[in-house]
Amino acid sequence: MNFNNLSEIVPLDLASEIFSLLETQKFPKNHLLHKQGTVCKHIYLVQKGIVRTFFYKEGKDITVHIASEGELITAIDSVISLKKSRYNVEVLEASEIHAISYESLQSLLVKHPQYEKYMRLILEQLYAEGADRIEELLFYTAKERYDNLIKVRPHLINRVNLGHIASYLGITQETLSRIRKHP
Amino acid sequence: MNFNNLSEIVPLDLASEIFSLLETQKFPKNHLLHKQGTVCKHIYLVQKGIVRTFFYKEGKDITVHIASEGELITAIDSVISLKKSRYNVEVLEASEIHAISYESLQSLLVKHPQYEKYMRLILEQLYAEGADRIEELLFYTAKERYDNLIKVRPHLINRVNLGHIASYLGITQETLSRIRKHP
DNA sequence: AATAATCTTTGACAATTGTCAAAAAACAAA
DNA sequence: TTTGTTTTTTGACAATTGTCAAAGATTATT
Repeated sequence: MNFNNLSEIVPLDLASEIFSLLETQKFPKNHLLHKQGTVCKHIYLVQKGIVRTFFYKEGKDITVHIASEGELITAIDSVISLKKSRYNVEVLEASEIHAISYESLQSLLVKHPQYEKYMRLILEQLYAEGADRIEELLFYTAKERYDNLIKVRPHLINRVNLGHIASYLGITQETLSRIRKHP
Repeated sequence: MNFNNLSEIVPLDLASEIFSLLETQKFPKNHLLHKQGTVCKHIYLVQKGIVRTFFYKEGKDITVHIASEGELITAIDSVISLKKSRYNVEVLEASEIHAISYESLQSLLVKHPQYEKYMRLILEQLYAEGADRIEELLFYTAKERYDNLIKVRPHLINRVNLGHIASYLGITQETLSRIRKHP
């Protein structure tokens, strides 16, 4: 789901309310927007650049999610539940990021319940997208998943390290290197 | 997420409104609640029994989702988008199923916008659960995923065919048979 | 109980992917 | 440019998982 044009997704008055809640900031490459072990209070919208969530499994750096222009990203294991997060949220290239605190978003919805509907619609979309990724991971080979990534999000290929893309696809860097050698 | 006690999740008046929309019916083993290639108009809540969604990939029957008592299931690739579904929704044992048409749920929300909030909260939960499954599929071995299934949903083990559980975990039936032989 | 149908396990082997180590290539900083 | 750092590729080998076929075990039907 792409939020580049928020005002095409929600009514204008809601879009401008949301914009007033955004804190926009530039961050250098490798900056951590959120650190594991803490509760994540923000949702990030990428204006320019690329951001990923990752965590460590047995010492290995594993990418869970990648967001580029117009996409949302956060420590999803924390922001709703308020539990401590296992994830880090890292800026991969010099980026401009809109942050919105989840709390202020909730206050907005309390103040204007007529906006709840749009939040629900957005969540329905995101849920369906998540279901798609589950299906892809379960039932497609590493090569099929890589080919699909090239098709659906080609801009990521040359901007994100191979190692990050590999773990995002659920394979090792070496395997991905070999996959793309034999097209 | 478990909807056994709907009235603990949403206010009583909403719970009773929802109950009035439910069409409850018993179905025999192997009954198809929904057939692939058609648009899915209902969400199903399992009162008693087990239901799965599956599709065919290269002739093979692949289980995408399994729901037992208190859980929701539907053809998620269709019910929101209204596209034709790739999934079948099948009753695995004689079951009692509540069906709610997605349209009537939407009408309910139009009539009582104060309920939107609860729909959003439910979707947030479901979304976070989906993110968990993605992480599990990406970064855990077949054995870890099976051990986790035993821990989290032990009641499925002896009620669902090994082949269905295997494809739900993303592995073949033979591999799962071997995994559980060596604990 | 006997028979048929379905489900699960096993064996032999193939294909895919992972691991570790090192070389090559690309990128960044002085 | 030169040097140092990071990223990507490659090779050799190991581990995991898949495929196909057949045998057992279980469940359902007559």
